[in-house]
Amino acid sequence: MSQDELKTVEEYMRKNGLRWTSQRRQIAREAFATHDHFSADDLLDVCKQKDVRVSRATVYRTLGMLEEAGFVEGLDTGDGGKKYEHVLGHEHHDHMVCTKCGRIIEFFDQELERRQERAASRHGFLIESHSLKLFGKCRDCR
Amino acid sequence: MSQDELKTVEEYMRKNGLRWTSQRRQIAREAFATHDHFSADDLLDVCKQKDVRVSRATVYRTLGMLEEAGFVEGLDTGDGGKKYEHVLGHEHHDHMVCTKCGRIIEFFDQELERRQERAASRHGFLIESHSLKLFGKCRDCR
DNA sequence: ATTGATGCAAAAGATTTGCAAACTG
DNA sequence: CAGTTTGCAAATCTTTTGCATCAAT
Repeated sequence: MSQDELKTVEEYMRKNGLRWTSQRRQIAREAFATHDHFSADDLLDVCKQKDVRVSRATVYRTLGMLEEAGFVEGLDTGDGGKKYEHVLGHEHHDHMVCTKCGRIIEFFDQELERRQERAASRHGFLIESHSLKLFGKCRDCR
Repeated sequence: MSQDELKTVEEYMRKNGLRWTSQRRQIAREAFATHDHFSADDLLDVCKQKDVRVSRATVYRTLGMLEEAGFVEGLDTGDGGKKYEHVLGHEHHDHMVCTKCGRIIEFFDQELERRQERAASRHGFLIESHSLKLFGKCRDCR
């Protein structure tokens, strides 16, 4: 279950003088419930279906907050949209996005990470985050 | 100069039954003139400053066209915007984006490319394009 | 002449923001 | 209670579109 994760978020909020409101709890709960990639609006829809009433603005605000705190990670889908995925219990990974069916495949390669760090330091650049996406056709669509 | 490049674009247009209009020429000319990354609106501004009259819509349409044809490449800046850079005579490279001053630094690492290919094939994924961006602080802003 | 291209302004899509009202600590 | 948050709707920002007019072939 996501009880522990929710506790962690609550703790974070409280420690930072942020309030643990019912909306924030609901949003965090949903964010951890899906093991999929979701947009702010996707999450809003799920809330509506469950008769949980939160405003669109709050979803955006809270998701932004959770992202900043590192509980979720946002990735631009390249079509002007943004998708989130929760991070707790996940190792860092990159993404392959199928340009036909929209499927998102996660992958990780330690050497990739290392080379990025190395490239950055060559330019005196300090990496805060990175985004590596491979666009193309997944096994089923190629 | 960019005469050859313009010729190449003109040729491409004609071969594809597209018309070589003064607007398209101007836009292509500007796109090749800057060796920087520019947004559609940046390019529009330059045109205005030079008293070259083109509409915003045409800039967007033409840039999209040039991108599809492979003359320019677009990259999402992560803040909802999109920047272009011309491609002719450029080798492929990735980007570091300074989150403070917006500066874009180009870099390339052959090994990075290889590992991406390898990761893709492990998942039966066929790469059509990729996007690797490092977000952080550049030398001057860190 | 045809048919594609342009410009304008309105539309769209995603996200943000101002502000009064509601709620948390 | 004081100070945050919320919800709403209006505002942004960037890009796209419909359509009448204009221009390239």
